[in-house]
Amino acid sequence: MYKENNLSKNQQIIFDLINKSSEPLKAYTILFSVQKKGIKAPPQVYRALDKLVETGKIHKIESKNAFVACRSSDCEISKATAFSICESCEMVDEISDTKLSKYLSGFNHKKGMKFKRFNLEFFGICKKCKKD
Amino acid sequence: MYKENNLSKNQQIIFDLINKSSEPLKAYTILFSVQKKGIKAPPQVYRALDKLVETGKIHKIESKNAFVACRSSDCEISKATAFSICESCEMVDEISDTKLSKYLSGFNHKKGMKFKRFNLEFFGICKKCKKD
DNA sequence: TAAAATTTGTTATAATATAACACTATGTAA
DNA sequence: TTACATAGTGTTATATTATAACAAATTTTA
Repeated sequence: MYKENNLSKNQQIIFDLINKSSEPLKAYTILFSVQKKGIKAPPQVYRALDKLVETGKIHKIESKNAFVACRSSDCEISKATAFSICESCEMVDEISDTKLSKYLSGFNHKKGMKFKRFNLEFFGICKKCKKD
Repeated sequence: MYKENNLSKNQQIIFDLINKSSEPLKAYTILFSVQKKGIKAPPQVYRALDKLVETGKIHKIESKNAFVACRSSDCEISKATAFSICESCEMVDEISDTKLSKYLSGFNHKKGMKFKRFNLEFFGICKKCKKD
């Protein structure tokens, strides 16, 4: 039943839902949406989410406790993520900017810490909301 | 009783606690610590935390749901925050790097969004933990 | 000193996330 | 192909994080 090298049943259901969504989804929103598909309890959702984050298929927007599908082909397993977040409509956009990514990946702390990963969240008002 | 332009009683108690701490503190850890001082319920803690974040006296580490005192003199009211986080010992260090801060403050999204604020979290293993 | 804004105290509850256990499915390698 | 390890599932209960809503007191402002 499992597809080699691929997603399990619950992972696929939950990934599909997030992937189709135009906005970040929260764990319990996901739970309610997939109950008809047999996923009934929080741990089932959180386990799938954990795995999907781990493999870089989705990202967690930490400031919102919500999840988006990865849109960037070159974000190697979630090691370097950046998002733009509209504080009005809550829209989230993944930023794929090679220069930014390289700049930050090369950034290391003075105190001798070598970074393995970063997450960057920008906040503002998006174009669409500015017009209203 | 309130000091003009300054912190209220609960805000001061909670700020002092966070400021003295060498590690990020969580809301309920704070709550338990200040119960002897008369702060008994979650809303009292969260309200003080909200205000302290708003005024830039503390920052929230989003990936940990925890709070640290601001150590940076030039982080203008939390508009530009960056942290280094050790995944082993959980230590958090605020990064004050003028170049980094300028670089990111000037970064704007291609899709016409002008950013007002950002938060950057770096993850790795700190010097101390590497030795163990 | 009256009105506005902020802070406090309180109870209840909402929202987010994990522990622990029993079981099933899949991959791998003798 | 059997048996072992690894990963995934289902389930109940509970832990953790955060807010709503309301009444009252304090401080600031004009």
